[in-house]
Amino acid sequence: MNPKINHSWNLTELQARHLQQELAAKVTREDQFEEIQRVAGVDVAYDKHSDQLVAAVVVLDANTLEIVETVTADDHAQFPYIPGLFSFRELPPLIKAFAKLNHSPDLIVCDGQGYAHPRRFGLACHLGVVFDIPTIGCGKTKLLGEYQAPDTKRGATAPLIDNGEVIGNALRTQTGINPIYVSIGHRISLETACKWILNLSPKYRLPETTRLTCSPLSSPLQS
DNA sequence: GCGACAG
DNA sequence: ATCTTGTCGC
Repeated sequence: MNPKINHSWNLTELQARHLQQELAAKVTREDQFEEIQRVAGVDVAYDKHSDQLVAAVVVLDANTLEIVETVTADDHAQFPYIPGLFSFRELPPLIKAFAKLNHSPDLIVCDGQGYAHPRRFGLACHLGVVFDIPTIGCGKTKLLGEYQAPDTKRGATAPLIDNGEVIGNALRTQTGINPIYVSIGHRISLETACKWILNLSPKYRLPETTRLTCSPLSSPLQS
């Protein structure tokens, strides 16, 4: 699975901001997809001492939530972490991981904001536009926007507002737990995005004893 | 100028 | 993101 749009990632901060403004015009904020058979979750881990990144993509069967395929890819960070320019740091390794994938997902859940971004083009939008696939932005903390605390029950939402515009939703995936920030990535409405996050969040649970481990980039513990 | 600031 | 210590709730 490879990008439909291939642009340079070797950009200056200013060029990156301009590219975001250009690509933001390609974002579709309505539901635009057929049946969702496979859903992918993506994440990137860091090694702050070696400046290495490891991207992971896990594809699940949308109905049973069984794991269909898992791929990882490591890469050298070539763009600093700058709030608002997050995708220029994390997308290169993620694209490398997607290139290894044999089962293309019909929807991707991202670990970063989508439309809830200063230029309305967070990582989820960038990934969605580049692959032209439905994506959902999902953040543990917000980049910007104000909101009233939603009811404490699972499923409760409150609009996240910036400059008078609803840019996403604060959504509680568990009763009594802090909300996460859901926003449109590409080709999906905010309402549908929240339904998917709710549908996925309570059902997929790792066994209590499971501990996720990552094969070390260099093997300090084995030397 | 000061504070905020996805991961 | 990663790291670490202290605290609260079931």
